[in-house]
Amino acid sequence: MSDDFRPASDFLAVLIERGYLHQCSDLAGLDQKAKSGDLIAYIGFDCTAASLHVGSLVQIMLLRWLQKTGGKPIALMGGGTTQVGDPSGKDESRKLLSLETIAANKEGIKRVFSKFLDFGEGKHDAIMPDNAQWLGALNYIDFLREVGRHFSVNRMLAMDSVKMRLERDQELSFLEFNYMCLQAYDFVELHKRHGCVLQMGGSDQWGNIITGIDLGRRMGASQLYALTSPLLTTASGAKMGKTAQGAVWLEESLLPTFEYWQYWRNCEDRDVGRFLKLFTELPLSEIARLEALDGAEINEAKKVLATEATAMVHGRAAALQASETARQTFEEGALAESLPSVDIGRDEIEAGLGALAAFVKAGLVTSTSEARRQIKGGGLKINDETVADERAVIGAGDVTEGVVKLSLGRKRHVLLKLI
RNA sequence: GGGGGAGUGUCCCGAGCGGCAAAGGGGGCGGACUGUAAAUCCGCUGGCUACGCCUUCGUAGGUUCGAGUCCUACCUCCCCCA
Repeated sequence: MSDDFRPASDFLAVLIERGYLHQCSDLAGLDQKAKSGDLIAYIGFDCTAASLHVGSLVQIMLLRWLQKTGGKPIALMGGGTTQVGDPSGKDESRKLLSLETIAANKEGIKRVFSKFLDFGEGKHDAIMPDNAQWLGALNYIDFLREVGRHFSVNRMLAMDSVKMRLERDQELSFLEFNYMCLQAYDFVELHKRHGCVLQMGGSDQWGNIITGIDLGRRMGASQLYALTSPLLTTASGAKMGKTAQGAVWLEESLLPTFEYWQYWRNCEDRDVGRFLKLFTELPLSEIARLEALDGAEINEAKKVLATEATAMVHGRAAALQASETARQTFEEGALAESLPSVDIGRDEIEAGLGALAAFVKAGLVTSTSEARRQIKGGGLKINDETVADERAVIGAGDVTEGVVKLSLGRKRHVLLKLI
């Protein structure tokens, strides 16, 4: 990647400045295209889950920036490819998803996208086609005649992703091998249907995207482009978007706003600057100021990161409330009303609810055994009092203003709300 | 088709003379220290109606007082020969 490349287009300028760019097939060519104002680009998303999580956020932001800088984003749903199963799932038995599930997942994903992109019929409006539209109608013989003959197995075998698998004697199924072809075909199809000339994706998608460009050339499409974003990990090497509790979902019903805010608030010092650039839209000058903060001061930057990132997904009002909840909880040690909560019957408390059961009910631990262990380790608190005895019982006397506060460690709190 | 090897705690990697809830890592969680950070140190890391009971070592049987460990068949993966 030439570091001295000076983009003329806003799109590439933003991508480069903010750290979204890993590789591009033709920076100068793409720059021109972007500058002309009618850049149409796509990223593919499979429909294997009911929503999207932070792991996809960089891709989502790429499309968002594309739209903000005058391009037209296409979020391609892999409704067709999802029907076949996840190819790279080396462990998980690839469960075949029913069409209803896929359709439901698509809806969930669309809900997420609607927060980041403007959809519609206009020139710069985002669209969300589904590759089931064309893959489903595909006939094997026709596909081989018209598309298959353009693929060079020699070339595909030489691709890093494939070569690695072969060298390591790892299974590479025919299906998986074909995924590349389908993905390449998607690209060409999107070019035909919508004039799409750029496919973006994570750096692991590079080979697949290039294969699409290649296919496009052989099938007479105009010049297509590839652009990838770096594969993100935290400063200590963990994958983005996964925590022990599960994925960091971009949907309130799957992950409460407060916890989403907390996810960003708890990032490592070394990640703050990078994340501010990637996951907020603050001006770079402001980010530069924030990331220059030293020592404990950096916490201010983390709060800004958390609030800005949360505002984009859940709205500013909810983000500010999460921020306020965190302030009350951590800085004042007060009982914040808006912590995540679990309803519980009044009679249950009045009869005396065992602490073990209560923590399981709150979802802070997964079993009573774990609750016992946590109590031994001093990790559980009721109303900020460490639970010393596993036989402790929560009674009416523990209720303040209709709630009992349960905590696991210093950071995870859940309110039992009496109903 | 013939010969050889492997599948272990449902996060991963990996030890395991017939007495095993099963060594050791990594990861994760909790505690201490901090700044809701990192690093470091300590503890925990099958379940339950819990001084006891139940379920775990690819699957199904068998031998044995007792099986992850021995035998048989099957499944899956790898290597060598054809």
